[in-house]
Amino acid sequence: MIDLKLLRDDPDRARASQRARGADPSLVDALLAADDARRAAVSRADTLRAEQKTVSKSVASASPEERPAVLARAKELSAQVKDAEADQAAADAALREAQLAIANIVEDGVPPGGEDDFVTLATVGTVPTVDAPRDHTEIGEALRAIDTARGAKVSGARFYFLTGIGAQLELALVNLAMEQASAAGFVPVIAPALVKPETMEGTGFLGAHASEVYRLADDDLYLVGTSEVALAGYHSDEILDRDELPLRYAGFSSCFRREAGSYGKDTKGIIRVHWFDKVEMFSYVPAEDAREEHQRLLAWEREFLDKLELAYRVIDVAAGDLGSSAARKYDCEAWFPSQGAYRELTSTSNCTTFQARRLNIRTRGQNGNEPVATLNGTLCAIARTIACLLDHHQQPDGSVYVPAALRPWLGGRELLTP
RNA sequence: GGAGGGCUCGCAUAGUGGCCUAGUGCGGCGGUCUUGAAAACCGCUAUGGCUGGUGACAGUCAUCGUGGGUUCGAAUCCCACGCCCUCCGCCA
Repeated sequence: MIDLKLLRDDPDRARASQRARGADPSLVDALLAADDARRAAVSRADTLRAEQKTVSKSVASASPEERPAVLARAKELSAQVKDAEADQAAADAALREAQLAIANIVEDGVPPGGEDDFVTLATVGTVPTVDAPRDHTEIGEALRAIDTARGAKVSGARFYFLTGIGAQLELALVNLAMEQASAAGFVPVIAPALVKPETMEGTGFLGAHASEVYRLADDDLYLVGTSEVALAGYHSDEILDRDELPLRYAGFSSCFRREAGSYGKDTKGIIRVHWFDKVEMFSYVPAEDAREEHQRLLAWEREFLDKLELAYRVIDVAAGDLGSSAARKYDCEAWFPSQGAYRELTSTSNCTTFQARRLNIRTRGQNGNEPVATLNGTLCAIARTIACLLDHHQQPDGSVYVPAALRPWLGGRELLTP
């Protein structure tokens, strides 16, 4: 939800931002008009309510002679108030709709364009040269670490079992991620994977991404696509002490995605699946600190990838490819030898106050209570990371090199062999 | 799944149709007194919208779990839902 004051102060910037995303800039004007209409409706209803209050009070003290007249006037006002309140409710709903239709204002410096127009900010590590590389599915099967055939038998396409060393790899990654997060001051959290509609809507996942989300119709609950949802909802409708900011949480949960629009993409293996586990970083900071926090989240993501000894690049995602809550997004993409390509492993978004407005998360500022900024960043999306580790660290003899940082959780093993 | 009880200002509680412009206690903040502290006493004490003001602020409307309804008037009466607690059943 966008800051209306900001919008009024600089509607041109908001229009430009919409254009950069490839969205309709006239939504800005529609929103301003809806806001004006609402103000008018509210003020009309307020005036009528005040008058009704006065008249109603005088009913009890009216003399028997004047009573019928006062009562008649009160009834008349009562009807008018009802009308005015209906108008107000309609205006409120229209404003909300206009607000939900508009995406966050893009941060200055975000590259223009669409999916292919990202800017590479950094390239890290040496891309491994592998002759006739095998993909992670093949390696995972040989190691008896990944079982996609039985995943399909039991649950369907895009499901998998992690077995043996595969299961151990997941636990090792979770431990490594949580250890790093705790050391950096994050509060470790095991978060629910099922949330109420309000929570899902507040985090902005029922807009453009609605078809990506699993819904349990019988119980009116949603399966989260990321623990960001639960971590953002965690402090909804709260006023946070300025002194306790920044609040940083590292959430572990299963994530569920319908992958509705991705037929044919990454159908093999566990790069794109309906369910995976993930450790996610989530920060609540004062609005003015959001940009700096975003850089910190990116740095923590890079630290983790460095520990895994992966070659990767950092990209600045273009405006047209941003989620509606994000003002800016950086992705870290690691090298997959079997694909000869960088693939997204982590992603961090600065949602500024956009998400906090919807979820009503504030802190006491100089001008009263003001929304905080929320930011999220992947620390480790397990399935895809395992896929990358197997692919990236494969050896000519069919074994897989284990990065030093993971060894303490894998019994000191330096190589995984079939 | 069944049966009960509850949801009021940060916390605890009062409040069965107009005197509620929601009282009281605790906590918190400020002050008086004191060498300092405690105690005592005095004052303040939420959120959102709208209007006015550069501003501290002032005025006004709304908010007693949520949404409807009855009524001139609802914390209070009626209906539905949500959440919490207790007990029973089932269960990792």
